[in-house]
Amino acid sequence: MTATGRAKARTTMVDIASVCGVSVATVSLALRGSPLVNEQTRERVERASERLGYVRNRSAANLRRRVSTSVALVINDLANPFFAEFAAGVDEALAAAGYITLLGGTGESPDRQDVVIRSLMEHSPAALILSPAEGSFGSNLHSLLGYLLPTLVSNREVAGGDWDFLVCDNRYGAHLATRHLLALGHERIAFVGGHRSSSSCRERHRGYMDALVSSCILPHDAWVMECAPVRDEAAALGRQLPGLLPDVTAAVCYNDIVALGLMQGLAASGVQAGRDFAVTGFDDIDEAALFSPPLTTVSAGPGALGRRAAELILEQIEGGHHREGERKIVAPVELVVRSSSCPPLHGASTSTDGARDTGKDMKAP
Amino acid sequence: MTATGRAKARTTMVDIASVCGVSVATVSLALRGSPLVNEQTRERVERASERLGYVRNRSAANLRRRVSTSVALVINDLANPFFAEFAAGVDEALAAAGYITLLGGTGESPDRQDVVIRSLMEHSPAALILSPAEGSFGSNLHSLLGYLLPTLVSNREVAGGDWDFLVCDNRYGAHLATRHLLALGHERIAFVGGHRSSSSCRERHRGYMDALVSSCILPHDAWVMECAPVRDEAAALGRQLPGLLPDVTAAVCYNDIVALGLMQGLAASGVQAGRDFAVTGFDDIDEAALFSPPLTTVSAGPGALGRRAAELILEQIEGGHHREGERKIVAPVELVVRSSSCPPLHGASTSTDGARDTGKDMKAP
DNA sequence: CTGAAAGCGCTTACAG
DNA sequence: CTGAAAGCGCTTACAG
Repeated sequence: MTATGRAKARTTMVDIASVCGVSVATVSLALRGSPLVNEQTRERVERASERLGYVRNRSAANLRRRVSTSVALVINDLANPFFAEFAAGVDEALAAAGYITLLGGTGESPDRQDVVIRSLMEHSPAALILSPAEGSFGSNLHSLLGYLLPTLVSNREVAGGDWDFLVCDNRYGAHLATRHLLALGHERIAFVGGHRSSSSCRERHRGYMDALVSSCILPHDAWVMECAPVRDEAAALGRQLPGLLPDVTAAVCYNDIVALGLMQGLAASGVQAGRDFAVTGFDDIDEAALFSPPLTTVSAGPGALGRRAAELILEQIEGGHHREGERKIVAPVELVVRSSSCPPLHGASTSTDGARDTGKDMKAP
Repeated sequence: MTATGRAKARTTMVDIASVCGVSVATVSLALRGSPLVNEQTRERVERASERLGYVRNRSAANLRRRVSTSVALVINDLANPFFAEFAAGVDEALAAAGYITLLGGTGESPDRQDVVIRSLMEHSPAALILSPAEGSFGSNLHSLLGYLLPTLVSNREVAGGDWDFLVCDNRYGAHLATRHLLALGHERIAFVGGHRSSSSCRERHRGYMDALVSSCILPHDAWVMECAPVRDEAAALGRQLPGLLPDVTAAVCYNDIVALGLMQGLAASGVQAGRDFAVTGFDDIDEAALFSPPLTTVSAGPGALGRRAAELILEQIEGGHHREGERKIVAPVELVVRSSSCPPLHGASTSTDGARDTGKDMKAP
């Protein structure tokens, strides 16, 4: 843990001032385009600045002005396409607003998250966007963050946290997916993957229940199969599923990773998703469209979600960060229909409540 | 383009000093654990610091010390899993060395890249790691960067650039992939995807040629099919390939994205990769293992490559950045054999020069 | 229109 | 062992 990046001697305003025979105050004013300074002086200064390859030192400027032009972005798992696209969206929107992104990856470790946040805080970000590591605790984070820093938690809830929280509409999304399967004639539908301890999983499970109940189907307890949202575990469930639940014909999965893993596992048991079995995902990661069969899924769009997160935090920064207590911002989701992963139940009607399958990907609200 | 993140009044050393009845100089010394300061004074200062929730202001400290503890990381496409994993690797290694990552995504646009680099430079990074947007020009970048900033270009060469350059061993990697197919009995092997304008593509193509020639196979010009390294275009080639090159039985692809797209396209033409046709990729993105069939590919490991990039740049920072002219650092690659995408040619021997297929993923040097 | 001075939060010789 | 002072590069009232 050393860090001694020695900065080279850069051109400063003093250099420009001495070259132009003016004061640094004038240089500063000229470079910001202040109307106070004489047109010709400004031009002289600008040319000298250009010629000397001057780069403004924002740290010094921000220190003096007592402002910050950076936002800390802490991401639990950058190798996961969902979070990577989310981060790209955040960065894009921040850059457009003139802010810079201070990145911190935590690799899903709450301990590393503490270290990373502590380190980022020392660089005086104007705000923090946190996609928390699994197992993060609010009390712990509070002691790091204090109440001064505008903070937005995204994607996952933090137990015991009271920060603004951005999530996509998990309940409604799962509802959409389940209704889609119901419309295809399926009635025995499993809910696969995720853990009860995860808030997003609970919400999605509720959406699934909502849809079944409103179709007068009594959900069977055994239809819910928990597992960590990683491929291998989902694949393991896929291998077991045909044996355990032979009459189930479809599955609403916690997310795309689980759905993809499940389909692999099913295949290993001789059940071909998209022909013998219907599967839906959640997130619409790039792999969802690419997989064979392409996966019908639910999404707010990770990139769009990231941009939204940045907008929310920018509002809070510009607005002076009045805490009015925790807010929950729900981003709308849509069903992304790729018929291949969801065959209709044999002999059933294929009407899918309005979502026609054009053979290409299509989105239904 | 506004950025006015107003910093809240944070605790400073002045606050601690006044609480403890000592000078700020003493507080500074105490907090850095200087042996000069009295044990009890140090403890008092530390307790006060803790109690007041003090967070060191690195910008101020770095300004005074004339050092930087950040590194700029400019990435052409964060939504692409390869670059996302690369970025995660960079961030991880930088964090371990006490540096922070200033992230800038360019979305593959040289114009945005200019803006992003300019913005990052103002935050005084100790160095720059650049995975350049396609179409970047050295001359252009030089005018932004000057010669002061330690810079490492990674993944793709910049035309007219003379910075240190990190790449995986493209030529040898393609050689490995091609030899693998040859060993499976294939002789008519296409090279699919990428553009001649890309240095990595040219290198991989050379490795492919090397292998063919050393097996005394005369490569046919028509076997080389160019396309942008995106799924759709590769899929389009896949649809055409069986018609255009009916006797070709295998393809070495520019990268995984191309390979996956190609396999989709082939499937649309009734050719099933892994049964009727053999395909190899390059990069080993996560999707490669997940795809059906799992893809045999070549990789230096995007995460490992990122960590290596960070190490190289850290050396340069700590070492005082003596430019000894451009260096090219070649990261070793290995063949990742997943038999499913590469069936042996009908009736051929299945010996794959030493790489046994255990049914699970395995790596051959 | 321009300059001298103070100050952002910190660190570092230099006295004591 | 501790403090007063100077200074990193910039901006901002305040005089002139």
